[in-house]
Amino acid sequence: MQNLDRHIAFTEREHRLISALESEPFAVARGDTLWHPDEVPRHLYSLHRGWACTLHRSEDDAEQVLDLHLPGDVLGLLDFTFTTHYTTAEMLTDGVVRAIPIAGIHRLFQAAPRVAMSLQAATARQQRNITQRLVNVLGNDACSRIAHFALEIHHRLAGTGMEVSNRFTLPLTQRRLSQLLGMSEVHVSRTLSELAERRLVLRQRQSIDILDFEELARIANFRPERFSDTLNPAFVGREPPTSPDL
Amino acid sequence: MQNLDRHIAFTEREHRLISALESEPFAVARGDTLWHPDEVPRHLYSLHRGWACTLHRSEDDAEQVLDLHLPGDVLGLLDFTFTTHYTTAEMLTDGVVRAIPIAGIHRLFQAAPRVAMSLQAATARQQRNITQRLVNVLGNDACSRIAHFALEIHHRLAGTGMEVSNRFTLPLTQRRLSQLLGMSEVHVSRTLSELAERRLVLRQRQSIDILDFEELARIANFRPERFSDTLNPAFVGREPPTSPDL
DNA sequence: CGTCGTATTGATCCTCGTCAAAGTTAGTGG
DNA sequence: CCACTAACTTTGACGAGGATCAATACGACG
Repeated sequence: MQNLDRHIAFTEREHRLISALESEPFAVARGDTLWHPDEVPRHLYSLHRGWACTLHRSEDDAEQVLDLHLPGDVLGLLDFTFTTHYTTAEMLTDGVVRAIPIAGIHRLFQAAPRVAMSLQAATARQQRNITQRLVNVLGNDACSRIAHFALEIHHRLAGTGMEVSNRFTLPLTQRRLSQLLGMSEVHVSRTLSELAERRLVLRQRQSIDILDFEELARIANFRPERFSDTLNPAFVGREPPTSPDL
Repeated sequence: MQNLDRHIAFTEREHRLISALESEPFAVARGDTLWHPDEVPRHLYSLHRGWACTLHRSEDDAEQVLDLHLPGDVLGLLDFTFTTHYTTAEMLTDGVVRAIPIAGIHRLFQAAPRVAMSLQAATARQQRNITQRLVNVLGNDACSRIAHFALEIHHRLAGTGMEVSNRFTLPLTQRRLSQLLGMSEVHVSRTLSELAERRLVLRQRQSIDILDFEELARIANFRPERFSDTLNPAFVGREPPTSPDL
């Protein structure tokens, strides 16, 4: 479960407990689903390579995209305590994942409290992404929504320590974008054109290019400082113990 | 922290560990805030009486309501692992709360794994409320949004084991409703009138009356079975131990 | 009884959804 | 390697849902 130790440095023992639980990495293809609605959650999935998204399908076949998942993310955190999945998880690209059986999680809670705290923290971080999107959708018009989204993804990518270029690949169709931001497919296209004309962001193919951070942040009401990802020291107990306890 | 043991029955010892942490109950007034954005989270709050909401204030003074909190809810679960609060928490009515210092939480994780699991479960449940709202806002028009919301709140109320009447009090102004559902204040009023005319829901003062469940559920795409609140048995490890381990 | 927060109603405008068609890219198989 | 198809994107025209502005009405409360 990479990325889990982003905030809390695990000991050797804690690492071993986790990897004992994980399956071997296996390949998944674009369009594959990791789970379906109403299924009983059996695994978390650690996303090693590729992008995924979680989405909601209503009975009239409308789909709403709830969150995007980048390499390094753990999928299923929001659902695994329930008897049934609420969402569908679908791969946006080919990728590689590992499965973590949920039946093993409660042992982690017992044997490795700091891993449990990491889970709690990771869950809250995914939660904040979704809350962010809710704020975006509740308060912004089409233009600002896309602006906000572009900055948000850029910020998340930067957080993984990958790259910080203004240009990055974004494996999303405009349909998916529209389902993510609550607007029609057509209007996404129009708005993207407008943003390109205003020299704010440029999108082509599967990539996106942020041209004017300042202006985008202004119209989107985006304050990156509000996205500070760091752990509450009070939660981890002042000084997080970094010395191994094995 | 009432409501935490809704899914996992605590032992005597676990109960004692929790109440050792909690402050005495104290009164709060309508309009009081429990925390502000950018503050360092220091407490969770267990809501004994009254309603609250968490909301986001953008710099242009626009507000988006993120979630409602009913008596029994624990507030702050979504923020407490971060260094800064993202939201504001505001009392919608007078009420009574208890504070739980976050500095004590990591001891709970160490000493009482099953309490930690409860926290994880409770966090996920609040998460699902918000995800629900996101789906609602992304996919529905004004009418369906309000329909969905009415059913959602009814469902949550019923879940607390309080009442199951079709009529219940809802301490929300139309302004707050509009901020919750992403529509203008004026349009909330209009839509409520329309719903009343169609004999679907009736709202007056601080109360709401659901007239036609079937039809509401239809236009709102609301499936209560999707809201099953029960714990994943795999997560708690098959048979949740109910015998005390003190 | 006046004042302030809240709710209703009407008129107008505009953002955005819908429908439809054409243009583009990617993927497939011969 | 090219033709064929399906998926995706762009563009236009039109209309509807909902925002905005403004005025009025309705409480609640001091």
